[in-house]
Amino acid sequence: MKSKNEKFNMKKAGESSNCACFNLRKISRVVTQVFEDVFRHEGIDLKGTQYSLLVNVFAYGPIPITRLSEILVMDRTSLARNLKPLINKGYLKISSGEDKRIKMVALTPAGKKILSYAYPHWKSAQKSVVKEIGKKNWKLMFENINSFVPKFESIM
Amino acid sequence: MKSKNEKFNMKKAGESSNCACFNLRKISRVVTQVFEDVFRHEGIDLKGTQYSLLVNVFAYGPIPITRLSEILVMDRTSLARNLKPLINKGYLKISSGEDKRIKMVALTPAGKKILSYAYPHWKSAQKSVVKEIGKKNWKLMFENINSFVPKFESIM
DNA sequence: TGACAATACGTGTATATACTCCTAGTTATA
DNA sequence: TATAACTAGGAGTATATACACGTATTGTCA
Repeated sequence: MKSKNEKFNMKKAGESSNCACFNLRKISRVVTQVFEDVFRHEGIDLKGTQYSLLVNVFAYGPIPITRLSEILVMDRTSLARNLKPLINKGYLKISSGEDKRIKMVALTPAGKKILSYAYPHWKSAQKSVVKEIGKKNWKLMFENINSFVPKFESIM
Repeated sequence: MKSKNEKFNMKKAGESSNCACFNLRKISRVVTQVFEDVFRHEGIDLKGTQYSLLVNVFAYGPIPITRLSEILVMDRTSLARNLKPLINKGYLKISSGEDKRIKMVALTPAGKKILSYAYPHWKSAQKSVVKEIGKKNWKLMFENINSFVPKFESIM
């Protein structure tokens, strides 16, 4: 197996600047900032991802953590750790059922309240991002995203 | 200012499932996995984001940390911390210049070597992701991303 | 029913990311 | 030139994310 292993050069660097991983992470950073700036400015005690976590628990909860992690296409242990701050803030609660292994996540009244309060501001941030990207472009991106990621039942 | 603050409901939840922040982070997670699976499988000691960091240091280095963070559209302190593991692995080195405040980042020979070795595997991961999304779709997404994020000089 | 497999979850560790506050060095200006 | 303003960075803290490994509970089947 003659490993060519040619030298890295500017041509390969230019090609690499197209990297899907890097570019998607980059726009994620920027878009996350937009949402968090709005929340911060409005005094809403939520990060960008936390809003969506609450929305999904609203839609699916009470739901086992692992089941929710599948829906969110997120590592189980990542989700569990992401839930922590929301539990501490009193927006979510955990309960056990028959099967003592399972932890069910559910929205608290405070969680529902902050969702009601955050929603119009989320919408405003969403609108501003979609406007910037272009409504048509975002629609296509959204479709691409959700045909790429593993599919589970959707809220819609 | 009569705050309506209407109750959160399933309609608003469905609307929120369109969230640009959440969906972009979601595909970022999945795509990052694809790249890291390939690197892991090939025994390449790099995370998905680390490859792109090295590429950018190759292209721009030696470069001050803050300047690089602007190019990458990344918080200065985030970048500084992301560089740490790459410095520890010996792929990057830091040096000070005239202005003693400035830390210059540069690629080491080991850094260039791992880039040479990783490149074909990066390319393979990239190809598989682009194929899955669709070449045309990715091209459009890439354009959308880079017209959305703040612009700086590009490698290309 | 007892052993083993499968399931659900937690913890330790590591990287990725950003904000706030602090320090040191450099530049501008009174 | 003394001092104020600015610039580059670091450290503390917090969330986001995933992997490897370990524990407890439940299910299965000989």
